Amino acid sequence: MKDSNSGSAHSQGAADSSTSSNFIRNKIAQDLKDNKYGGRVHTRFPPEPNGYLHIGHAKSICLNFTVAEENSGLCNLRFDDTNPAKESQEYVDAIKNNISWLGFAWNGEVRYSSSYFAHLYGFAGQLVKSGKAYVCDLSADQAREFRGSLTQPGKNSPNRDRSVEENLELFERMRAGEFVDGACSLRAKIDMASPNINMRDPVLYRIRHIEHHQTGSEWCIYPTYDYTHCISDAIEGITHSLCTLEFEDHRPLYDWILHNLDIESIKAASDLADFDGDYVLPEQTEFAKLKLNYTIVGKRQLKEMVDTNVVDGWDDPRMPTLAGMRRRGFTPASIRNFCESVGVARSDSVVDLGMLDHAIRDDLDKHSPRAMCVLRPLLVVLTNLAEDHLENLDMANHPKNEEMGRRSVPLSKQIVIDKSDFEEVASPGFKRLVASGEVRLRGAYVIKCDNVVKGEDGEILELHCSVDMDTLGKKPEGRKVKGVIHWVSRTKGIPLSVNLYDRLFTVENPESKDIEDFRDVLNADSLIRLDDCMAEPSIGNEGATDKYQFEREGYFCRDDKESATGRLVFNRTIPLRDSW
RNA sequence: UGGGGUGUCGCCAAGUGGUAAGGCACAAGGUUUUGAUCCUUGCAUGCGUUGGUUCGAAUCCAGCCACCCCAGCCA
Repeated sequence: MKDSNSGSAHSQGAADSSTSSNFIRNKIAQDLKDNKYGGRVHTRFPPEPNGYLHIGHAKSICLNFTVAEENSGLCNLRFDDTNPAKESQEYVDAIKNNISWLGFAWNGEVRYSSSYFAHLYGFAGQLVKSGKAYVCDLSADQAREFRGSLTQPGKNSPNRDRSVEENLELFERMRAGEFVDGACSLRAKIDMASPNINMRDPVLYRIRHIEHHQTGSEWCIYPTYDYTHCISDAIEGITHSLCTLEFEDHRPLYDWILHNLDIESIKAASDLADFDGDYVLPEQTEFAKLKLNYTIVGKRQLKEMVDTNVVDGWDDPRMPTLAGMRRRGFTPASIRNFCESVGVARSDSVVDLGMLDHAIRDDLDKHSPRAMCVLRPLLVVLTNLAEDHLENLDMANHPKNEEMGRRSVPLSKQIVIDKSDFEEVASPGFKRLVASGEVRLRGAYVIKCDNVVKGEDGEILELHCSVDMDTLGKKPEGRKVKGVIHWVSRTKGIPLSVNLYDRLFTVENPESKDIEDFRDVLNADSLIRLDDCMAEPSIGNEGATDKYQFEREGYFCRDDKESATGRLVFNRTIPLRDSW
């Protein structure tokens, strides 16, 4: 995939939900009204390439891209790659792929914080020269002790008052590779007694003799997040730097760094160097992360689930990763609609999984063609049909959208129905097939169960039913048949396997501290594999889509990865709502 | 217990002094050859709590309570 992704900003998968007011939209509207940034709105999505994107990231992606789009603004994709020890190109590629899949187009080329390393180094020199930064020899452990605690102020580093000249020389030597990892660091000189621990002389640069996935071995010192993020935003001409709540305490540092640098030199280094209007520094605004009940979105735990084979990789359909959800059958529109419906606010909240369920059902109901697939087959012999009976029944692909066309479904003497659609003696409220009872075969005839054939152990082997030939497309005479069941021709149907997925955890909050190990609360039935399923032949047609509503069962999606082995495999994205 | 935040229906969430939007869930009806979809109706005399200001407060003020985040040379 090329980095340039400058197609239409409104590409496939665009959401169609209505928008609602939130504090970020309001703030942007106000800033526009005040002409704060000369009419510009420029956001960015800044992932660290140290893992796969998940549903929580989707909220941030949707927010940043849509808020820019709504205001004729721009949104950059910037990899915040300042910690090469944890990052890799694999993640960079996966992230780009996921964002494009969601249907968003970032502004221009993909950005990397690492491509600003030279500027960052130069600005650090500026801070050293103005006495705002110094090289500190304290080890990480010592620095922690000097930092104080939440209730106790910190102590100044013994190196805090080094001369500018000495700091300059030391910093250059750090960059030149003269010191081992951790020997010293560059720190901002702010206030060791600040009640905000982030302001107690935070580290700006640390020594790491390690290869970087973008810059190779060019650098052996790497800037920290706090130092890098604000300057990267400023360089890219970002106006609204949106991030999550835990960075709230970092905002004073974000502002401190930018305000202690020469603004003209920032502008000169930025994409706005030739911009006529006033150059205005970016501002950080925080919003609450997305949390979902019954799911884990912690990167560390997600990685552990992959590494310990609790799931089958980052794209396991049970994973809340975008890669997993895609394979599960989620559509970009459903995820966008979900993010919009969840809203953006500052209060910690846990969204009910039911909202996600609704979003995917809503989209799939409108856009999926219908088909019939029997998950747990029970043979039914239609006794009054000829041995070679073959009738092609015409059925609509969608009950309320005729533009989706029609298809032909073969009916033969032997068909299969789902085991759960037959009960020898009906339980209360049961309205499907029972012994001596009648039921409608969807899109076909009404049949009557005349005989139940059982094996020696009483197991039901097959049903013998007679067809009322006068019921195709019309109601039976003189009686009411309320049940309708799906079916598949046993001779013409396509055998396939199906994966039935359910939530991975049995408790609402698997990330709770009360739970020592998430393995203790795993749902043993999160995956049920069925290997004897049979679907109507149309799903194997040339040009057939990969997503269907298997009538009366749910929404399913062909798993191309598994189907590649030869046997067709479908994943159940989500079952139909069942009010029974 | 220092600092920063947040508290509006079971779950999200609008609302920024004029008398509580919307969505999800749920419940009850209606349509239906998917127990689906769709439609209709219901669902906070109440906005963490206690006081105060005001003709009028979820909105302003004060106190209290609960919960979340921060002591990486992670982001």
